[in-house]
Amino acid sequence: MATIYDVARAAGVSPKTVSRVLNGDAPVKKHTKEAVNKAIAELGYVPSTAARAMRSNKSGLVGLITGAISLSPNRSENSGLPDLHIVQGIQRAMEASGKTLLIADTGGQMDRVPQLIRTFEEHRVEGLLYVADHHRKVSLPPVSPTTKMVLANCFDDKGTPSVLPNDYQGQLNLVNSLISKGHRRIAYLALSTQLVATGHRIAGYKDALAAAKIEFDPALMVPAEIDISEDEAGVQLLWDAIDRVLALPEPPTVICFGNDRMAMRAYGILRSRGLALPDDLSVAGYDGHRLITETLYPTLTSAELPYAAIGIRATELLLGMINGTADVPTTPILVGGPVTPGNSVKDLPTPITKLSSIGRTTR
Amino acid sequence: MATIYDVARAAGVSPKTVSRVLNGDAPVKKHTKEAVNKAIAELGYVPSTAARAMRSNKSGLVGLITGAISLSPNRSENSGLPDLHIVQGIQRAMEASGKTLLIADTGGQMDRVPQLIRTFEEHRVEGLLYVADHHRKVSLPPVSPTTKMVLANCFDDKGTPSVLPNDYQGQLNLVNSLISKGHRRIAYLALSTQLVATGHRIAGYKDALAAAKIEFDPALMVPAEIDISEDEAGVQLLWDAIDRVLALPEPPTVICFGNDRMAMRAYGILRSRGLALPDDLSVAGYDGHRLITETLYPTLTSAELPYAAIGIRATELLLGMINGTADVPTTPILVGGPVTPGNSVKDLPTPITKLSSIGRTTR
DNA sequence: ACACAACATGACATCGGTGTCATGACACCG
DNA sequence: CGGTGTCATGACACCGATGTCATGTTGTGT
Repeated sequence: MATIYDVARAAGVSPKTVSRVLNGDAPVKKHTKEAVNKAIAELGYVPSTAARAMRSNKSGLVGLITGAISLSPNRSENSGLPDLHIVQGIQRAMEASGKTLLIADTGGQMDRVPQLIRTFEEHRVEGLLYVADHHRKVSLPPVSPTTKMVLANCFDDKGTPSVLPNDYQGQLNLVNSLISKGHRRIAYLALSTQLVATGHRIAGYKDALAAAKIEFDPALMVPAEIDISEDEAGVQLLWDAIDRVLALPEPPTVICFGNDRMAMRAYGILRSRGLALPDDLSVAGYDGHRLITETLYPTLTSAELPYAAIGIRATELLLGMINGTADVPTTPILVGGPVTPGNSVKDLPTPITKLSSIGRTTR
Repeated sequence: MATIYDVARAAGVSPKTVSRVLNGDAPVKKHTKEAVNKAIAELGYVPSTAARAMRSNKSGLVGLITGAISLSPNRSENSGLPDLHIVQGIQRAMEASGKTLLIADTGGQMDRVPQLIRTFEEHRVEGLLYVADHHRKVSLPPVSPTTKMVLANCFDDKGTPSVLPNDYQGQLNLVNSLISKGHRRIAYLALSTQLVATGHRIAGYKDALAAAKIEFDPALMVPAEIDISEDEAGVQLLWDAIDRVLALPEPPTVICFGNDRMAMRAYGILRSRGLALPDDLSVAGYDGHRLITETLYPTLTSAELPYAAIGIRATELLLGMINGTADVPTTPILVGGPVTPGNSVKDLPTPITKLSSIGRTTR
């Protein structure tokens, strides 16, 4: 591989002059510049970031730790939609900065994280991003206190800056949109209460009802005791929960599910019960998992997890911290997302209800 | 950040001795070694890969170019399942090698590839992997001829080493498994004939029939003229195609779809036609897209695209090329995948047929 | 006790860029 | 015409790790 010395020799100038042409940080005579550029082209010279980094003590690298790549497409847990969207947002935001993103995947094993951080430190990354697969609390091994770090989709108790989805607002908007379509008996088959998101979403659900003066009916809200899993037992639980709410004296006109996968599975269950969607019953999901919402028939109404936006926001924050233009936030940054309307929610004739515009959410 | 000189001073030895302790490439007295390790721990010293790379002229980096991260989760085309699995396989295989993977995402814009390659060259990557979103022919910009490169899920006409899914074998195995369940009227709603994979798969379909002495019926094979898209028109085409084969005098007992998404959509269509799956009609997909195959009700039988295996194979090949232990293959390496059995295919009573074991495929 | 090998360690140069300072060539001004 | 400033360029050191070679130290056989 050609070096700056080779170029200098070929162009008949000093290496320093070549450096000046490359970086444009000092005036170079037009004639000289052309000779240098010609030599560069002929030799196919490409400057070495390693040498540059060593001299300047700046790597131009940002590290990203995630499990999104190894887990996303085929994980069987009930976690949200591909956190890969977060990575995607990060990539996009990083691109513009001129820095290079170094991605490390945990492969699902948290115990590999220290090793990955070590590798990043060897590469002298200027900042570190950690992306979790769902809204959760994490506890990361200590990193050099001088290393900037931002958590995306997670938070810790050490006050590390973090960016989170606004689950409260998401469920609130979703329920509002159902109410605006005339629904008043709204069931909610939530995710496990052990998930951080569930608490916020239930609060959003209740507040939306309260704002519309609809009394909260405990029988309509079924939080899953355990995460709904792939296996028969999980399906059975879902089946039972659906049966229970449908058997109520005053059954719901719509069921909100804790995520799109539950809703997707419910499609099959409801149909095998002889119910037509959305004519006999409306359905809504959560996550805005496009593969599901767009491909299901009918398309599924869902609250979108703003994962790309979280990635972008986290990156902007980190880059700001790196060049000192952003001050470190002391509380998590919350990012809201829109409701993705589908055909799974029926427009109910509103009998007497006034045509109030109860916070219907659109893009 | 502490340097090797800081460590040397703290331990009262020369930098070179610290280096020896770090790399274990020469004997160091036990007492000295302990002093050095103590200094390293106290200073939190981490060696700089930049400096190391410069001296040794080896970066320890491998570059990966893909669109998997930006496109996978929400793309609306009919391409296969997440090529992300390939990336995943690459990660896993790379891990063991001690090299660091530098991932660059095209964001779907091929014109960004030269820029990405440039960045990789600046980092002096030792090898380059290119991952395509589906089995296809590509034409990449020229890279330095000394740079090793392997194509995954794609090939070019310059003889660049490549690793591809064995579409012929996949469809053949799938159809064989249907035949072994007693099916003899097997419809095939294929993908666009413009896709490389389609040709191979149709050949596999036909050969499987021929091997079982089932006459090929052109009316049962419907290649999509255009890629089935998300929109209404695409759904309409699928609807029509299904109607056409079901209206045949001798209708199929099973329909193979070109991919799992088509099959997923067909679930809704068939049910709205009043057909029960799999009792009235069996269905099979292609891709082994777990999110779909495992979550649909009933679970979907599908031919698995061996994407992880392709990633692993491509990585092994590249690593072999880098350290000169592997010779460059002149023809594409084909990787086969298993059939993922689901509940969407009914076991037909076999009337007179002999209990031959016609290549039934399992894991 | 002596010669010589094996061992342990250090001095120094080197990798490829770039910051600092010096130097030579002009141009401009009084 | 000499002094001073600007411009264009080069010489040299340095970033951090490591290969090469030299040097000092200890052990071993006779």
